[in-house]
Amino acid sequence: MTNDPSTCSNAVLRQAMRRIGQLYDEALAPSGLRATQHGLLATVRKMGSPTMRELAERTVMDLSGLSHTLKPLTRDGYLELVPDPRDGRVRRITLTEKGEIKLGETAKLWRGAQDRFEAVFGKERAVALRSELRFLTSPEFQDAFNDTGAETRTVTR
Amino acid sequence: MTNDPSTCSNAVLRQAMRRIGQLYDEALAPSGLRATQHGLLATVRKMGSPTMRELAERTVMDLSGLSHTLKPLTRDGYLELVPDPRDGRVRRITLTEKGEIKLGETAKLWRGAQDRFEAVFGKERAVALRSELRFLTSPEFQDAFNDTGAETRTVTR
DNA sequence: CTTACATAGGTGCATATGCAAGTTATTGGA
DNA sequence: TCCAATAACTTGCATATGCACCTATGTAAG
Repeated sequence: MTNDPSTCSNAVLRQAMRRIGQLYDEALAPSGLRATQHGLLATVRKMGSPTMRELAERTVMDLSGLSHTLKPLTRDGYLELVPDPRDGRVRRITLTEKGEIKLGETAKLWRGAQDRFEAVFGKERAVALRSELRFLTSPEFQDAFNDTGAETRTVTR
Repeated sequence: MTNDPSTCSNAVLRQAMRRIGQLYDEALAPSGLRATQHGLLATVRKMGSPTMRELAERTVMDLSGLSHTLKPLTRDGYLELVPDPRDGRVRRITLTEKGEIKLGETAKLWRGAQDRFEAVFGKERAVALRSELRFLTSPEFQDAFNDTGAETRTVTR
């Protein structure tokens, strides 16, 4: 079968994401945060006070998707959207004190999952895998993908 | 920063999934199917008439999640849930004729995305990546992950 | 200034998924 | 035969996300 779904890069990626997501979610469960939420808070902390767009780009998310996803986090007081005084259109995302405290709580939990991941999968191997995955999210890859065989497709974007 | 979110295996996996999902979705758009839906239909065809549980395991999905995800596909007539005469609890998922026709339609589209993926990423490299991702979904990995450092955590499952 | 356009976000709608609970059908004993 | 433990689903609720569309704001031309 040339169209064997078991060779579909997208399907395999999704399956791995489901499993790993489950494992990280389970590890973070005691904190009440999902792995995705923890990732967002940690990324905001690292970036300072990014705008919606900046955070969306960094996380490879759709701007509107991010808008939805942030709702539970702002509702629970971990993040706040502050209007930028320079540009009335911009909202800067800031980590609240409650958010920082929560991140302090999750540090050990996340670290535990991360360490177990590397212990089981292998440190070097994990680094290599993340490197490959990061390449997939690079604009070079996206552009090359969209250009390849473009003649036979309708040009988008 | 030891807790740099850019090194989170889960986060990086999710980001890659979003991007690749977007690319495959775009490629399949003319058919009206999402990449996930196409994957499900193709998997059902390959498996014959799997039960919910069998399909859930194969796709690394939660049984209830699968139940939800199948709704649009049964609603649109691509799949049908047939009660198993042997066991009243079981529902066998069958691809309808409409589903087969649709899969015929998507064959070229999916193939195009898959080929472009391998052309850009590299055939060998793609095979290797999928192999690594498949390992992450294996029960061996899951068990090892859950056992590692289990002493310090509440035993689950 | 005023208009045309580009930017940053927000909303509605729809799919994708997982967990906790509830329902129904099986099955392994006592 | 009847019950307790299981197994296979379904449903309600909540988060995760993307697309199309709408609004407000900023900006470059005229």
